[in-house]
Amino acid sequence: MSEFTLTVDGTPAVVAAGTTAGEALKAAGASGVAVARVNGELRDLAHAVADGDVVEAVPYASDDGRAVLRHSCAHVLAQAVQELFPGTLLGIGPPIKDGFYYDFAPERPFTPEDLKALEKKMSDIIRQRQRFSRRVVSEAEARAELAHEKFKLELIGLKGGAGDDAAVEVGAGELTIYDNHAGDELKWKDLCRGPHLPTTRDIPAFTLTRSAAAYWRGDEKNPQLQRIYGTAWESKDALKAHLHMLEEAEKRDHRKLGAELDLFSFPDEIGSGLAVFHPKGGIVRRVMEEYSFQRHEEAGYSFVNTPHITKSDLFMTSGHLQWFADGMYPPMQMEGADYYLKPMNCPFHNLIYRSRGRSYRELPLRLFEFGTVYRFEKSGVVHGLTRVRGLTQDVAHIYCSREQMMGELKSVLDFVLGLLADYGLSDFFLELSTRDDSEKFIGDDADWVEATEALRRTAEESGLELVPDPGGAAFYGPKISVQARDAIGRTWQMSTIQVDFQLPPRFDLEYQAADGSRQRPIMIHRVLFGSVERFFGVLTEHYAGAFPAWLAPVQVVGIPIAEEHVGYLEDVAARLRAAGVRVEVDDSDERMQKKIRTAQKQKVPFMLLAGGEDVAVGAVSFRYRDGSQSNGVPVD
RNA sequence: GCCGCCUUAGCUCAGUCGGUAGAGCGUCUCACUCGUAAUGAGAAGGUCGUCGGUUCGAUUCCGACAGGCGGCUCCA
Repeated sequence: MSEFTLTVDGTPAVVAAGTTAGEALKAAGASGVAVARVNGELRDLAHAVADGDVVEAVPYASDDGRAVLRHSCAHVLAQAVQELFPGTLLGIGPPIKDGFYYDFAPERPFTPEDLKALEKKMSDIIRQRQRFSRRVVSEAEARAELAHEKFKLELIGLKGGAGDDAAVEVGAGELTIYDNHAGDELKWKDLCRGPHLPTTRDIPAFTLTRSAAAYWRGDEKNPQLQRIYGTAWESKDALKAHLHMLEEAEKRDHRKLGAELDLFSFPDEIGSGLAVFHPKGGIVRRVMEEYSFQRHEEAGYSFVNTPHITKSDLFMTSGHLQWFADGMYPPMQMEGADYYLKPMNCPFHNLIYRSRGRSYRELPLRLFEFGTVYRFEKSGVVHGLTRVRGLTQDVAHIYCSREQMMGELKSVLDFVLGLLADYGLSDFFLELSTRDDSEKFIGDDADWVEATEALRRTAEESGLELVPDPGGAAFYGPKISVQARDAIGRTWQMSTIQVDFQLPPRFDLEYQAADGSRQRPIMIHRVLFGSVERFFGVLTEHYAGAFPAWLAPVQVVGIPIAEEHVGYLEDVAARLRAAGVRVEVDDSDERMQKKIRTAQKQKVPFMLLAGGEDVAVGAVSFRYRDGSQSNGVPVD
């Protein structure tokens, strides 16, 4: 056959036999193409098409296009490393969100100077316009060619499909090696399933970002390799925009803002991961909690309080001691008993439920507490307020009948989404964490299926995007987690909702049904912020330290007012003055601005109240270390 | 916990090839009333993370510990 009939970007086309996907797309007028999708599979542009193929252009500026670009850039990095540091063994080098990495086993860890030198070498390789060419090999050939690369050999053994990042090297299909040619000269090769850009010159913009250690294939029992991270983009502008976003994120870092705005600190004397909130941070925190309390009260929750320590029996019953002893502070012995700091609140609430006989008339019973727990997080994982050793969960446990479960799940999800939106986070997606076949999960399959399906239905009915998370469930049940995007598009895990069929029987929880029979309640676990501390950090980053007026410290309050509220405001002003806050009432914009400047300069707690349609603006000088400054707080 | 890096004035950092230290910003004082954060002059402020070792002598070398940063692993 001398001609093939294709569908190219949705349009029928006839091409000569032997035409490549790239040529077909070019003939169809496509530009900015990184790679082709042929019959649904990503292929090199050099892939020869066959009769009847459906060929689509995948532009650089797409998720798939960037992934291929980054993967190709990872190859260039690996080649540069092996040229600059001969003998360095290769691990894997996949694209990741916003970039790529490549793992190596070098003689010594990489230094920042090494990264500079590697960037230069990579630029050389890119300028050489080396072709990426795909070559199918047998397993024996691959083993012979890569005999010195022990990690690659291990990957070849995974042929048939590696489940992790290693899938970029060996897929489920045939084994392939990508050769890099400059002219006729073979420069480098790597075991890889591809696809790749046509040549190294097709990498428009890249940079290396950092190096760090990583366990081979992500298992801490394996040796550590040295990983180099980098990023690559479809244009210099896109790279610049990305680097700008990273700078923006750095400016918003709650650890930095927390110190600069005098919100909280982590005194060495107390220990890693244990925060103290200062007066200004205390105000924000109190307002956060008060608003949550108010909304919970309106939504029919009962407030409870439970102690911070308990005898070991409680966590034996719950199972936490078996699963999480490593993560708990060691026990204190008193009068022959072992007392533990609580790492979880659930078992305490179960005891409240069990404190007397329960009737179906009481269900659903919704218990809520800001419960402070302590977890011995490993020293390398504590991170600002987002991963701490002492944290306050805003945790609710809902005890209900099977019939009530769906209704409760729906209302709980609506409740948390609405409340998070009130705090300013309103761009969500959901994650459904389910069990896999590992040993860490307890309970009957049937219970898990029922719980998982209930959560899945709830999530689907919300209409939000739902991302699966196999194996991510808690040991006692599956969960939905609410992921919220912040002001610069980063996602944070906020609320979680779990359905639990396991703890009620462990604690022998019951209620008497209408027909007089004894029934097990279903337990729904829910945290809203995750922890108050973490949410505090997230909001600090979301607002870049410029909290909205209703959450802000008195030093930065601002209140929109109308004419008829003047009397009320004079009362407020009087109380603020009594509290030592300087307050001036003024309705002239020019003078207001001047006073704000003065307040900033003097760092005086300051508040201006304006009449009419005007807005009161508080002022404090937020100065960043790089010299930039945010002037007071914008108030709607 | 693992790998690497780091810990010097309130902040950001320089420095001492071992003889107890500097800058900028900030703070305070005085002058100016002017500057759309950043006017001039002056001053205060550090037992160089902690403990131990080597040394005549350590902030500088070595070790341990604590704390921090970037990752990995983990995250009920």
